[in-house]
Amino acid sequence: MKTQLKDYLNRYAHFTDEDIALIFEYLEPVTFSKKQFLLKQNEICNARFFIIKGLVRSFHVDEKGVENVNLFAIENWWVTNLDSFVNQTPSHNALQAIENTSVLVASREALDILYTKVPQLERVFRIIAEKLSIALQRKDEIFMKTSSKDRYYNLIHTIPNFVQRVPQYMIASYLDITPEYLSEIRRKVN
Amino acid sequence: MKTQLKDYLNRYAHFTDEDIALIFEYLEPVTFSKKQFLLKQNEICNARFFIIKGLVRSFHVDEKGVENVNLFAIENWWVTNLDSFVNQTPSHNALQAIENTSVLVASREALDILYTKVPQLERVFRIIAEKLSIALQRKDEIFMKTSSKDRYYNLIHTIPNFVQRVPQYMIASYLDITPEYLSEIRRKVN
DNA sequence: CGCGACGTTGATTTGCCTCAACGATTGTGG
DNA sequence: CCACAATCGTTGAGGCAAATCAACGTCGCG
Repeated sequence: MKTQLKDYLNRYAHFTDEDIALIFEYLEPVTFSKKQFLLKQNEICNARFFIIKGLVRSFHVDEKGVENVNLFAIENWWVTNLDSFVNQTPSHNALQAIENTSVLVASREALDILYTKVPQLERVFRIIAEKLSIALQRKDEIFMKTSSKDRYYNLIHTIPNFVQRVPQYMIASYLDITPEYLSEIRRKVN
Repeated sequence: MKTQLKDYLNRYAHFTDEDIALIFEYLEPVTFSKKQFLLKQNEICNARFFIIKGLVRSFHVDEKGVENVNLFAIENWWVTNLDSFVNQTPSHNALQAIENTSVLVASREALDILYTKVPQLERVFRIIAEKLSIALQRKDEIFMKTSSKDRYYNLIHTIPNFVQRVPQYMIASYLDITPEYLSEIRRKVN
C-alpha cells in the first residue's frame, strides 16, 4: 500500500522515503464494501480519496429520481468532488463504491499541512488537476462531436475490459443515453 | 498591466513586488487583432496566455468544415490548449481573438523556471487548474441535464452582456445547437 | 454600390426518448 | 438450498426535440 502510493507519487516529482513516511502518517486507510458511499449527495466533501484497489462512481440523482453517472474512478486515481471540496458547498454528486474498494483518505487539513511540509506535493496536485482538466476536455470533445453509438464504440475500444466491471445501465447513464437505446445499439454489433 | 497581473496573482497566494518584477521579466506582452490566431489547429502549444484585455475563443474545425467552439476566455483568464501544452502533441483546437486582444505570454520554459524561482506560482497554477476542472464539470452537468433551450436561457441569464460581444453562430456552436434552431428559440422569447 | 457574412424561416427527416411489458439473472430470507 | 422478489437487460410502438437542407432578407464593409 505504501509502495503503491510511493510509486504513484514518484511519477510526478521526487520523494524520499522520509517524505513518503511523513505523508503516510497523515493519510487514513479505509475500506468500503460494494454499494457503500464515500460521500453522499448534498454532503460537504472534506477529503480526497486515493484508490488502492476497487472501483468508484460519481453520480447525481435528479428531481425525478433518475441517476446520472458522470465519472468512474479506478486503481491509482485520486477521486473527490472538487467543487464541494474546494468551495465547501454541498456536493451535487455522491461517491459510491461499485466493487469492494480500499482507499487512502487525505483530509483537507492533512493536505494543507502536507503542501507546506512536502512542497513537491503541491506539484503533484497541480499536475493531476491539469490531467483531470485534459480528461474533461476530451470527454467534452467526444460528446459534442459524436453520436451515442460512436460514444459507446469509443468506450469499449479504448477501455475494453472496463465494461464488464460495471452494470450496463451505469454505462448508459455515463454515455448520456437510455438503457433501452444502449440495448438497441448493442444488438446491432453482436 | 503589471498591477493587473499582481492583483490577479495575489488572489491566490502572496507575492512581493520583487516576485512580481521577476515574474514579469519572463513574460512577453503581445497584442492580437480581431480574427488573428494565438494558436492554430494542429500546432503544438508552447505557451499560456494571460488575457489583459479582449476576448478569445477556442474552436475546432471538423472533416466537414464545421466550426466547433468549446471555450471562450476573457479578461483575467489564463488560456491555452492544456492537452497540447502538457503533452506536446498537436492541438485539436485553434485559439483565436474575437476582439482586439492584449495578452501576457508565458512560455513553457519560462514557467518551468518560474515554478522553482517563485514556488507560490506552483500553487496559483494548481488552484486555477482545479478551478478549470470545476468549471468543466459544471458545464458537463448542464449539458447532461438540460435541453438546448434551457442552456441558452442559462447562458444569457448568468452572463447577460456577454452575448453581445460574440456572433450568434459561435454561441450556437458553443451550446451545441445549430444556428437555425437557436434562431427558433430566440423567436419564442420576445 | 455590390458582395460576402450573418441571421431567419419553413418543410422534411431522424436519432433518441418514453412508456409498457416481458425474460433472465441475482441474491436473500425462510 | 430452494422459492420468490428484486434487479437488470431486452423488445417494440409511438412521439418529440433538434438536425438537415434550401432559400431568402439584411446589414456592414471594401
